[in-house]
Amino acid sequence: MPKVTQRYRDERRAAILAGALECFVSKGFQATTIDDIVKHLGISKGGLYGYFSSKEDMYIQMANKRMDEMVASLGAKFKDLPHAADRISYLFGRIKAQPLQELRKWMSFHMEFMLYASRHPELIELHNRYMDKAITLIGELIQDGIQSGEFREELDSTSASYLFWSVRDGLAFHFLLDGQDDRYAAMVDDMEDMVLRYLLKNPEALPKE
Amino acid sequence: MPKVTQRYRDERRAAILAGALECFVSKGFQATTIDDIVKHLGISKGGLYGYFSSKEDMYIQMANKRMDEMVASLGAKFKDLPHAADRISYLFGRIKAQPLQELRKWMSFHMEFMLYASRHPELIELHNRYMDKAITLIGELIQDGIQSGEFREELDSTSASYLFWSVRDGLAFHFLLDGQDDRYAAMVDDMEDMVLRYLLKNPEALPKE
Amino acid sequence: MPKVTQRYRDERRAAILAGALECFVSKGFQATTIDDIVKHLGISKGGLYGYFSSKEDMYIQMANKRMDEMVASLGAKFKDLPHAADRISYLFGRIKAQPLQELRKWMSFHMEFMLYASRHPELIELHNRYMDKAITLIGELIQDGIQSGEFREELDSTSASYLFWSVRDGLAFHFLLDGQDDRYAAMVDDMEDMVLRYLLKNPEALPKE
Amino acid sequence: MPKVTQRYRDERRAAILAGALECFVSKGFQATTIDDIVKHLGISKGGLYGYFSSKEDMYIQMANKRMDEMVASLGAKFKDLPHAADRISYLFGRIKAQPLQELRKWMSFHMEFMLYASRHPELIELHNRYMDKAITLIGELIQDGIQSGEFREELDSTSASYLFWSVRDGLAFHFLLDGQDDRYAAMVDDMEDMVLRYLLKNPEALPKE
DNA sequence: CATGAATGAGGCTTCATTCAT
DNA sequence: AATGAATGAAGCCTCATTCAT
Repeated sequence: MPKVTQRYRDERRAAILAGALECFVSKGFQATTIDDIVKHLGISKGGLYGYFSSKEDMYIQMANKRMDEMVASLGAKFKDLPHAADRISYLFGRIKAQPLQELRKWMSFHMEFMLYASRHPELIELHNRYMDKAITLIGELIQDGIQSGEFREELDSTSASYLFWSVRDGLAFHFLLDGQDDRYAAMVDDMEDMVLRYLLKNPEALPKE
Repeated sequence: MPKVTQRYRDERRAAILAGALECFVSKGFQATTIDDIVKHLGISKGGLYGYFSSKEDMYIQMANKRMDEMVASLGAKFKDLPHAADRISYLFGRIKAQPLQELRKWMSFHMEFMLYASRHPELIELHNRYMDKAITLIGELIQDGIQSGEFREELDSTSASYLFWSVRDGLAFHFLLDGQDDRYAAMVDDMEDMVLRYLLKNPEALPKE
Repeated sequence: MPKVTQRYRDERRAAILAGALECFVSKGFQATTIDDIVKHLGISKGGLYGYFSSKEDMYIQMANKRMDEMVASLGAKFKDLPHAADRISYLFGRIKAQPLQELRKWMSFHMEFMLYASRHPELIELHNRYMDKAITLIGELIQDGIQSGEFREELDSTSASYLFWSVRDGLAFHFLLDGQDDRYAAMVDDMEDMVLRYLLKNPEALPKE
Repeated sequence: MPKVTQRYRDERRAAILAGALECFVSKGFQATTIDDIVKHLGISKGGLYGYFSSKEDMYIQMANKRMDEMVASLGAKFKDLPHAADRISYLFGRIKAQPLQELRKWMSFHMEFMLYASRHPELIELHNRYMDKAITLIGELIQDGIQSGEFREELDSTSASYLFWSVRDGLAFHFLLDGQDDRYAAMVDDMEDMVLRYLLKNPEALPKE
């Protein structure tokens, strides 16, 4: 017997999700307790359970949302950048611009979710569905680059896209723990250099740094 | 059965570690309980604590051991491979040869350790100590390659080494959840290609696949 | 049954404290387990921890309460007794009136608390704060007695107050184990005699018993 | 089939007891673990259990021994002091001379044993047997003082002896936790003053401090 | 709907004691 | 006799979830 509008419920659910996300991101999923979340939001436990059936449920809805947003945001940006190489550079610029503290928090959220998903088969599919979107996004970018003659013809766009994400995640992964924050920007540059050497038809044209 | 030899203790400790690893690897560190471990090993809880001071201690000793072994094994192998490029190829061959199921287990262990460490500052140092060894190992390899004229002179060996590990972990990371196991070998080949293009002075010499 | 009044919580806390006290008093603090307490009260472990953060916390709140009550009760009574010597006599009367079985329980609780506190520095301050109240209470009584000419002028009121409490506790201490209950009343009388001889300006006026 | 002499066993037992006493005194009975004791002594757990049937057994034998020694030591000293008042002063001097840190340790050992005994009826008798010795020792002292005319004739020597011990223990008891170590000597003096005023026939002769 | 007190299974760790060597 | 590894019953505390108000 719902006595509130659907819209009210949706907004409330989104607000709870946002607050919980902050908790998960800063303390980790397992380490965050329901008490942490309700305290952070200033709501009651019962209230929370009115919107989510379990802690895990919150987690899944949250991961869903976050992945949607990431893909949407990149897709939108690419419309403004006609050249494939510029898009790649934009991606690395975006990576470089992210404060390391933020990156670490998101990285750990990301990792913990993958870990969690790896033990919950029903989540693997969910994850892969989103991964596909990300692969496709970059895959199309590379395909464009090949067609425009910027990138090497031998490239398999899907593989290369996969490689791109791996490289990006691998770097973030290492900086999760590494304290050498001052090297981060240079590492991203080197990584961009490596990726472009792999993609470009004429890597000799790259600046020698 | 006291007054045992040091060797007995060492073996026992290793056996416990091995059993615990199986548990950690199949359920995850946080999800594995002490009860799980002792039941799996058929020993008593008190017995376990005679060898390890805490669950975390087991984790640390395990990570220590694994990293030691990895560095030692690679170091030994490199003695038989004079050329830097061959060593790189050997590394990728090794990566490719690893059964994905195994890789996933190790990866999840590795990830969970990093995640866990990222919330426990005292562990970061431990991790970095081992990471340094790994970075140095590959860094020297690259340095050798530069001196022998195989690799580009502009390379910073440390950065490049860092990049290598990031790339490797990034790939493993993605295959943690991805079900496209049949693409794994090809992906490793592409990754090798990318890395060699970045390192080699004359990447044109690379086979076009 | 949430959203209860503050009064409900206060009463519940008091009830738990009372039940726990019964356990502590009959088995001792360290020997009493949380299970003992919750079984005795018929509540759940989690419920208990909703009111107290630890077993030690229960102990502290209990000691706080008891000391508060004692000081308040004495303070109130003293208003009715203008003469310092009468107040001293009232104190001893109160001591004498206490059933030995009760005294023993309280004494063991008191002793175990001090023992426990002596190994936990953060508790010493708590204890001293309350001890100060007790010392001040009797110290003022003695000061009054000096000013009214009842007590000797050379007395240091604080020292004398300290002495009073020591003497009282020392006696209780001995009767903790001693089985000679029939001598208790006479011992308290002797003790009163001793204390008054020490305090009074004209102890010759004391009845020879 | 004992293969060692009885004397060897006795000495070893005494040595273990001495080491265990140090542990009990510095950490308390309950807080001291068998591991603490064997580590402190450099012996094995099995070795310890060859001499004592349990931790409690050690405790009892130890308390026995300590009480014997205390009574014996006072008895011996009194032979050198003919005057009753001097003996009392000697007692207080001894109390005053004891470093507070030492006193605290012994006091907590003493208290913990009493507490422990109060829950173990078979130990109460043991304790009382020793208490009797202590009461008798001081009781005779007071009796001597009465007969020599130093002390008041109305005194009941047993009660007064009891009072003496109560007073001494009460003071030690309070200093167990109190941090005002600088007041200790003065407090002992005041206590001596109080006790002598109670005992002496002519307390006016006491120095006014 | 919202509240938050209550539940209780389950986690980690300790430690007196035993017993094979 | 001496050793110390092994045992396992407790102990304290946490926390996702429920449900009466």
